[in-house]
Amino acid sequence: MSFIPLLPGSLSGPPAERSDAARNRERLLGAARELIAECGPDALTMDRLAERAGVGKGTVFRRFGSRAGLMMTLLSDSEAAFQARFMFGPPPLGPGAPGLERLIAFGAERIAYVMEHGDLARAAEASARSRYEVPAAKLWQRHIELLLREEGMDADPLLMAMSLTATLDPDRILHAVRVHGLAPERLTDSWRELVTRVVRGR
Amino acid sequence: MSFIPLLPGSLSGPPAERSDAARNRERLLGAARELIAECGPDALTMDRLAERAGVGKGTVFRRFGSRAGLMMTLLSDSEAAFQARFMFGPPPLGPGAPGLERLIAFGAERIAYVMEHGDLARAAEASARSRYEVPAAKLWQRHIELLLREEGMDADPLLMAMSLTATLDPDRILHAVRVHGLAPERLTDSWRELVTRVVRGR
DNA sequence: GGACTAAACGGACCGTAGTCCGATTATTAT
DNA sequence: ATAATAATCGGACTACGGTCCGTTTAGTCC
Repeated sequence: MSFIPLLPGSLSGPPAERSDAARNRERLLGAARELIAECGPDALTMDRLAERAGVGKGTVFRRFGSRAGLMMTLLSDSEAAFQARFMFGPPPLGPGAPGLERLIAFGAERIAYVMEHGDLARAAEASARSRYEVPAAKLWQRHIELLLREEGMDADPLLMAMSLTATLDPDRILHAVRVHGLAPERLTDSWRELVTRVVRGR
Repeated sequence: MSFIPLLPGSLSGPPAERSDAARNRERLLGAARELIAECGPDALTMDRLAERAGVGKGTVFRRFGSRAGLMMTLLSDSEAAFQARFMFGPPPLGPGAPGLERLIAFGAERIAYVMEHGDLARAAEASARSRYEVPAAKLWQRHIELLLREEGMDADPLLMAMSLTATLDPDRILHAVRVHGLAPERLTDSWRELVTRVVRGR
């Protein structure tokens, strides 16, 4: 008996992962989480990961493309949760509150997110490509831009959003907190001041 | 006849480079400039450089410490010139103009600088260390902080300066111009808006 | 000039990210 | 069940940044 697709093939998405491929992906993700739990993300090398998962190195790269890709995969759950909260969640982060309130909340949540997943996020940003052109990054910036427009921003909302996004860069935030020893609350306060001034205009 | 120092030793600085070391440093810098002129900074590898300069690889690293260090050395002239201009040059970049004017000029000049030396600057920023902890970077940020204070900034000038500095990151600027195709003038305009709003306060 | 010392030299060596391709194996059609 | 096919697998290989250490050499003192 043969399988008759209910939808045209192209709508079913990619032709379904082979079972061994799926098994290896799970093994790899598990091994990666183990290694990170043991020694932190910086100590995770692709060779060690392959060995721990009992898999060839080529397999690791076919699955995730690059080290940054692997890190993004590991982050994708918490990342998706964050996205859901600022797009559909309760105010002030989600819709329902005024734009400025949402901007302030967005920065605060982002800073908290970096405090929790910062090392992983940094490792996921290896190349310049994977820093700005990743869907998640484009989404944040677009979100900020939208909130700025909602607040009547007249001056180039796209570039203003870009500047505000730069402030929330994980690398910079982690450096400020870990090297300079600044308290995260201070960053949050400064973010509030910054967006308030930018939105209020001249 | 022996040399009698006019000043205590420690004031004469490091004990003078040996002649072969100086010769090799010049050779290496020349070769580096050649290679960069031919294929751009990204194609400069430390092995190729050593070979081109007719020198061992170890010598390259002893001279410059790292690839980023080499790039910084190559930038140091134009970097020093830039520093001199915003610290001692004519207004509005240099002292004499109001703080806001100087801030606006600073951003404009920095963007122009990145347009000219951006690839090199990016290559000089390889590690997180050499991104924020390098003397030049700390100087800019301190400069911006000072100008903010001069304009009566009440809200955490240090962190505001950090945010503004993030906007001028070479990586981000190059990405905006080269990938997104934004005109540098547009970045400059947006910078003016940004600092104006930040300084004017609420 | 010759001996001494500290600095500089050079290239073999290491760890890591990423590539490649012949061997292997899951899946499907017969 | 068997054969055909296409995806997957694995690990040797490359390129690169960076380190190490035995060897060479410039500068100094007699």
